[in-house]
Amino acid sequence: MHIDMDAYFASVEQYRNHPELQGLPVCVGHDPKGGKGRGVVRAASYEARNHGIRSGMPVSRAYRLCPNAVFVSGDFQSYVNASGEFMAILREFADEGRVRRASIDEAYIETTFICQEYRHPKELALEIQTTIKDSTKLPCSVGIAPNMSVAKIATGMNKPMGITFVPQDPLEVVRFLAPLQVDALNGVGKVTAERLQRYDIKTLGQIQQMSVTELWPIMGRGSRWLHERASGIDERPLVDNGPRIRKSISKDRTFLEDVDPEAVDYLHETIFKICERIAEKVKKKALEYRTVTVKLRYADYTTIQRSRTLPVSTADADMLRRIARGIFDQKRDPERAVRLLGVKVSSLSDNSAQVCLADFL
DNA sequence: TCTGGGGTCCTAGGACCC
DNA sequence: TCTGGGGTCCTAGGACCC
Repeated sequence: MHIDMDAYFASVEQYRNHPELQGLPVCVGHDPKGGKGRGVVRAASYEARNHGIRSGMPVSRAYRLCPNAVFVSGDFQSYVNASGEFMAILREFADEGRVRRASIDEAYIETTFICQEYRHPKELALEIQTTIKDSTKLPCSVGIAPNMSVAKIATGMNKPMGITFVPQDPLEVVRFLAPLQVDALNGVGKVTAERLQRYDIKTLGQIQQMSVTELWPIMGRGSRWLHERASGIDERPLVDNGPRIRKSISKDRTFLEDVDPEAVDYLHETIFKICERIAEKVKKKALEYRTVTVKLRYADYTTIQRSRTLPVSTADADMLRRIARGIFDQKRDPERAVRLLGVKVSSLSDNSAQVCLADFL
């Protein structure tokens, strides 16, 4: 089963943080600033979706579609907390140790054994859905299928508070997938969909009809993968993915208006502020970084990233500032206005062992 | 319509080493 | 003088996801 929370951030706001927002069009995301804001909508309640608002849409457009919508910036920690609550519920229903968290608001669970206690898998799905709703107040949808890839697609077919069942029979699976657009597959995005479109391939059914060899000139090494997934084949075992190991920490800032390249002091100041936030987080998580990356987006939206790797790991905040500024000064185009500045640290390592040792000594 | 912010994973080339 | 094969690390870019 694949479980996906419905309109997640918006639902947490409506059903947990601000019950007075129930029934209203709610957008979680950046401040639209009267239509001038530059961010996007991170989640839209179903009432907001009725106005045509979608997540990922620029807030300026969302504002035009529905100026009366309630725009909230959101409270990420409360989403993390709610996530922990429903993941714990999933753990109770899944086969022993078979919960795979896919993101803050979705997970896969293996239910092959537990399902034997029910007349139909849909009964179990309904019980999970009801338990989550009663206990966390949040709506979710469930997809049931023979593997993760198909289950995820199934979940999206029937939202919100839906349950979609795809039978085990491979012929049924193929029939279920055949009419769907190629980008229904997790892993096929805009670029791949357009590439396939150039060969007049639009549906998964068309891919099912081809051989891997025929697909090769279009997709190269990705041909086998695409052919299998389009045919409903996904042999990945559903295993618990354990605690999340963070590989990088980054922060970006898009300016309300593009910044003149002459305003170097202001740009430096922004980098410093971003570095400070990152250094705080690094320290809080007892991590050390070795690679620093600076991201620059110019007014025409072209984006570059330049990085530098240190010989040894450190958590030093001043070092981070100096390196980030150094990369910026060296690599930026001093002629072009800046739309976004970002800093990322990676090659992270845990320094808790050292902390423990220091405590011990 | 005008494009965020947080990530992960993959590829490919070059430097360098044995 | 012309030149191997394998491996690792670093950098940059890009696709993709929520």
